[in-house]
Amino acid sequence: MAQTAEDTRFATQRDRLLKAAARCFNEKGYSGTSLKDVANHLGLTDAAIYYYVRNKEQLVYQCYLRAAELGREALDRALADGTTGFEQAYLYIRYHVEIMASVRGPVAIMSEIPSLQPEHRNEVLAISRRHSRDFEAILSRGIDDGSIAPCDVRMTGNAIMGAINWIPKWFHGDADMAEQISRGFPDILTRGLRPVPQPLGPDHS
Amino acid sequence: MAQTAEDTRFATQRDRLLKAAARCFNEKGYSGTSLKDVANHLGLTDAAIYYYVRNKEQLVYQCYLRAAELGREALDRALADGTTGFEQAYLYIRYHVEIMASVRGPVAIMSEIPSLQPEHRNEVLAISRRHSRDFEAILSRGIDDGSIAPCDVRMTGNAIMGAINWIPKWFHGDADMAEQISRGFPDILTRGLRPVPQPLGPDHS
DNA sequence: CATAAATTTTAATCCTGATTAAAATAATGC
DNA sequence: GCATTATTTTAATCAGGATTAAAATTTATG
Repeated sequence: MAQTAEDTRFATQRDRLLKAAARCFNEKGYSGTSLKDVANHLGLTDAAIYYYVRNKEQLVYQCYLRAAELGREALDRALADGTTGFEQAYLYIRYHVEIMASVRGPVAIMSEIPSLQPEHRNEVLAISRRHSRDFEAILSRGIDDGSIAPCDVRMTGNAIMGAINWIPKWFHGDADMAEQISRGFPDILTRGLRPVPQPLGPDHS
Repeated sequence: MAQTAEDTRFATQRDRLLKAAARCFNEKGYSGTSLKDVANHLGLTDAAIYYYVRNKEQLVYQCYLRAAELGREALDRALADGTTGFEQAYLYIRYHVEIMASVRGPVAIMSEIPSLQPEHRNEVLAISRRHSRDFEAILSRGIDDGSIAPCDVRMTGNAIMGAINWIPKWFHGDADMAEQISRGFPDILTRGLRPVPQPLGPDHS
């Protein structure tokens, strides 16, 4: 109970901190960003950061947890909202892209994993792997239910995730552009999944 | 003339150096890798590196130039070998993936751009942009000649390049696996480009 | 072999940036 | 307004890592 109270009390600043850190890490990489960099974004001094986190590593770590949380949410929503495997894959991509392209989204520094200390790294890797497997499961389901063409789910999953994870590298636009991307991207990444030579005519499913 | 002689004389060690540096940068990022790291891979001392390059920044810079060179080659080969836009896109992806997945390939640290000093950064960005545009041109050509379905070439290009550029993040396997990827990936990334309901079967061109 | 050039190492230097402790300031409950 | 807690700053420490200069070693070449 004190937990919740504390969390809400910290929430705003800590949130800003994580978001600022995430942006910096995305732009300059872990070792490339100094705590002073991050602090400047908040109008603070580097030392102030230590009030919120134990050290720099905790900063990325927390970013990852936050990102994982959002990724998980996207996945769950997709599973809930879609019926066929294809739909679920589509929705997952859409939700995920929305997060990645969103200017206010917290993070997507799926690089930087080597910067984590062993325990955290393993944890994050585990989460990430589970996440990948879940997505691959969606693909498999789609293959089974006929909504997705047979393919190497592992490799296909990597391709799609790569395209998504790369977004922050080239997208620095505004909300409008983000909107555009989250509408266009899922179609692009998904068009190749369709079960092949389907006559275009009336689709009796 | 002395130029050529010198180049060949330096070639081997310098090559090893760049390759080692590239691998490190890929794994740990620019600021994350120390010159000692790189030197260790060569059985050298950190100071020895300065015999080959002026400073650390030159190291990434050279890696980029090398990568750009290879990318350009892939593009040129694809343009030469393919006839339709689709074929050219397919081949480009294939050649590029081969480079990325190749254990001996020098590099793909398309991240790390912020680490470059302004002039070099602009140069590399210019090259990169030109490269993107060339690839998009291939897509456009494919749309024109009917071998590729109409699409937002900019966004599609980004998606494909992202998937490719992300490869080093998840692939750490051996040559066999690399072979497998460079065979499988182009199909995956390319399937979505086909002008709609096209039988997939053996492509008799 | 002897000399010059090429290559690498040793041993500083020097700076950046993380981290810490103590002090200062702001906010809050009473 | 006072005491306590939350938040931030100042100032200092400290280590790692880039860079350099000089020395040592290896290699080529006459």
